[in-house]
Amino acid sequence: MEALRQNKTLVEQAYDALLEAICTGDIKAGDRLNQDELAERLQVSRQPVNSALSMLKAQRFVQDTGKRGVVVAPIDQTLFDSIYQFRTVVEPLAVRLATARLTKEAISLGREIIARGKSHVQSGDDAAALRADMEFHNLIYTLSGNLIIADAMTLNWRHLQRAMSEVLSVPGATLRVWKEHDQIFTEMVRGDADAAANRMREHMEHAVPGPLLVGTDGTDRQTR
Amino acid sequence: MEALRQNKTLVEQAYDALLEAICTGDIKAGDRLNQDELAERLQVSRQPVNSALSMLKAQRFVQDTGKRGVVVAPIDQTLFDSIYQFRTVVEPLAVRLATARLTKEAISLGREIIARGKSHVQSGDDAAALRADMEFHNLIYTLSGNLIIADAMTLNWRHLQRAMSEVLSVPGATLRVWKEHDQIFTEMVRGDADAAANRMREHMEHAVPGPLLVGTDGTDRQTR
DNA sequence: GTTCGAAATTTCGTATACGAAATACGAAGC
DNA sequence: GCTTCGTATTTCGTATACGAAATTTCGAAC
Repeated sequence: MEALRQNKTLVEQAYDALLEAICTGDIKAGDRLNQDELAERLQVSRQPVNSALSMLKAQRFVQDTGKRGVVVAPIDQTLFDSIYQFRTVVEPLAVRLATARLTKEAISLGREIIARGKSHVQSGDDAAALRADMEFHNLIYTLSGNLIIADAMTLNWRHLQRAMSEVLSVPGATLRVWKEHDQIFTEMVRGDADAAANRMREHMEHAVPGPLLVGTDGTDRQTR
Repeated sequence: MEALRQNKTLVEQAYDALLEAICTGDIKAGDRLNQDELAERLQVSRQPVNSALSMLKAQRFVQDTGKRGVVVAPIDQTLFDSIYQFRTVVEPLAVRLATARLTKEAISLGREIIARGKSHVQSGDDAAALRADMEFHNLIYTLSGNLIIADAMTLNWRHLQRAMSEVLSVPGATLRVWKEHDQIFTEMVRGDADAAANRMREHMEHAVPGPLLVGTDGTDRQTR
């Protein structure tokens, strides 16, 4: 018999709560974050809130205003583009690595997620479809065994989630996306890492979104 | 006219100081970090130290021991491998993006770094050669205009720096490395993004290091 | 009515204080 | 002498306290 230690610290809990509130749009871009108010709301002192804000700042979820306090970072087309450029190469790598490490349990889980995703699209539940989308990609990151990919992409999905909650476009909610997931996974199960990675590359090329916001010009679009 | 605000907070200063100490090997893997002692050493209270440690924990530089306090994370072959796998795809992307955004100033700077790197290798100053290596790659990240790449790679170089300080192998200190840098940069200046990216891919394949530590088996080597 | 400036207030960064949990130490029992 | 249990000490997480800096308020001068 072992372990039991679980109790996350208040700093971690505050971090989780704030990140969740920011990503769901509960707190919106540009909103000022008052430490006293947050502490009150979370029923803790300002100290853990302050620590959590430092971490969120380092991860670009909030930013200094130059004057007093921090605000929730504005939705940034540049950051969004960066993430998609990034995924274009990282997702295929993740698939390649994951293919070699597939387990029976992972195969069942993957198939289950795909089935669930398809049904959410068909029933029109966009939010659930997006969650399943993230779950599918997350499974691949985890299977890849690459810590850097998993860490980086966990944060990136949070940024994407935030952008989507604000802009209300859900690119994951089409049947084609899930057909592509299915094809990728099938190649993985077959053990063909190259084919799976290629399918993922195509999937990423299809997924490149248009500009999020009106008024931003479309410079710096994908090189190829 | 605006700005001027610079004064980093004590949290940021503590973070910087601790990260530097960890990466240079001033504090070694496995060392226990006592908040009182660190606070004393940095001449601040425990509060900023505590915040900084939370951030370092999130970035895998330190970890919980399960009991009291945190220790400097052990050098982890898995993390090291993850970074190299990651770079294999991210560095070529960065080069591709950077090529389209080269400026006159950047070209001068790049040439200067390459000249400096070569001379450091020839004079046998490994530490300076490694710094120049990092500077060269950093220039490319910055030029790429991709925030995610720059952020992720900044942390990754810190991890690499730490591993190298501990293990005393400096793979960046050969003349071949700098010849390759030169070739990559020449293609970039010529404006041939594909060629530059290909050369970078080859550069990364050459750079894959052997196991850091005796006793770790060499599973999961590069797929191709 | 508008503008300027000083006092009052807010709010942050950081130090200090405090309680709880874990380790270290020492005495009692085998 | 070795183990075991209880107490002292350390050390962490978190709350509270305090000073400084920025903002807001409000009244006086134009």
